[in-house]
Amino acid sequence: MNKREKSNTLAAIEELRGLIFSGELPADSNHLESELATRLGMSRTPVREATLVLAGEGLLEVRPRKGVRICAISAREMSEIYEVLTALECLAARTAALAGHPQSKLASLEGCILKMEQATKIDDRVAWSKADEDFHNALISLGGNAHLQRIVLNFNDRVRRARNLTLHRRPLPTKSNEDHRALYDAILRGDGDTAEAVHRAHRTHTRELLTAILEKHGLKRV
Amino acid sequence: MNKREKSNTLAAIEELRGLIFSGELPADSNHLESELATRLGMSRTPVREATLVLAGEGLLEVRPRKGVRICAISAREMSEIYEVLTALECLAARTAALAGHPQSKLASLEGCILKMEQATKIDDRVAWSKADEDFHNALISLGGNAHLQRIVLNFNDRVRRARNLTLHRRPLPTKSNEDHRALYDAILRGDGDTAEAVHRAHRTHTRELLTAILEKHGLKRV
DNA sequence: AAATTTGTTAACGTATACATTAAATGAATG
DNA sequence: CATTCATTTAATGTATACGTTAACAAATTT
Repeated sequence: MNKREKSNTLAAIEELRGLIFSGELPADSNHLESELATRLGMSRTPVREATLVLAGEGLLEVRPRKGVRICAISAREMSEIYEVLTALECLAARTAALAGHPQSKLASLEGCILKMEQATKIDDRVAWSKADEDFHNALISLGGNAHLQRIVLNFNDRVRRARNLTLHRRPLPTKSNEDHRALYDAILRGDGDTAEAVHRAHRTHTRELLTAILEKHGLKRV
Repeated sequence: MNKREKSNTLAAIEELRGLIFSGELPADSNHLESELATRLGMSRTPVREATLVLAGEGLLEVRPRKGVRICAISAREMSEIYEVLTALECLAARTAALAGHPQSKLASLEGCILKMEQATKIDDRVAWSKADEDFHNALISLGGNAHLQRIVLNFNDRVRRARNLTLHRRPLPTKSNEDHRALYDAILRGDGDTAEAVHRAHRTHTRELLTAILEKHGLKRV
């Protein structure tokens, strides 16, 4: 068993990211480097390095002498980020379709669709959400643009908490499932225009839905 | 005179970025933390922090025990990055047009166009390049999506060296100037579809032009 | 000679000490 | 009372020491 130890810096990055996603470090909360260091059981140095990295990812801000602040998302920002995600995923959808992938290469997509449909039947929203994210990531992979992929992954991280919050307040995602299948069909047919159009409609709808939920529930900063 | 001192970490980030842009730290070159620290006249700590930040920006890679490597751009990557830039700037162009900005708000755009036209007349490519970048940044600003803006700025940084290399090997950018003016007109008219279409054609053309130049001159890693 | 092992070196990762400086507190002044 | 200024405090920014470990070289074995 090649049990390879990670450096504390990498561990701190992962741990802090996890604490942010889970809400244990809540949006807009502030934390001193020394607190975090104690919490993670290491010295300030690797924690400091981790906060720099996470600041670059937009998950927190380093505010000297006020502590590290966990970035909150407003409905406005959610909308902005979804706009970017829409533009990039639609590009990936078109590229994926035009690449002429054989059905075998699209197995991951179809697998996710099946999982989403299963999850919807029993209203398991957490499982649906997981499969949905996997689907979107698989789509981006098929697009084949590594730089695009990186941004999309990062932007998904930024809205992760907000999306989780809306997950149980949104209608059953049956419409989403239909959209995904339509996209899959378009990619399989090699129809780039349709793939892009279908996905744009899907993402735009989701954006409007989720921002409306945030606003309706008064979730100013999530 | 509020001469506010910057931290060494911030200074190191800026200095290293400058050294990378200028080519003093060439693409694919490797540098130990201690070397860089000596070079910048500070200890390893702030240099290390700076390299983490710049790694997040994709300007370099931290490779333990092999030194920090300056990221090189291949024609393929150039193309990928321009694809992303195209998607995002086209979105910004559409949004800017639909926002119905009065002519006064578009003064910065027009100023850049004039500068580009002037520079083209006397074949001052450096001045043209500067005005071109200003134009694109102004466009992104008008789009009003701060998250989108951040990515575009970063991606421009990543291709900066490559773009500078092609600057003197490309044809006179008279076509670009026409494109910019057509985009300006569309935004002024509030014509989102045209703004997006014009800019997509412009960016796509530029992408093909620049990647072709890189390949033609055998510039594998820039 | 090729491959494996061992030893050496030097770069990194981390803790820590300390200098620096922004913020907070309280005193002094108008 | 509000304001300014000095003082204190505590968190950060930086240098540095040192243990750890990957890379390289030398030595040994097959």
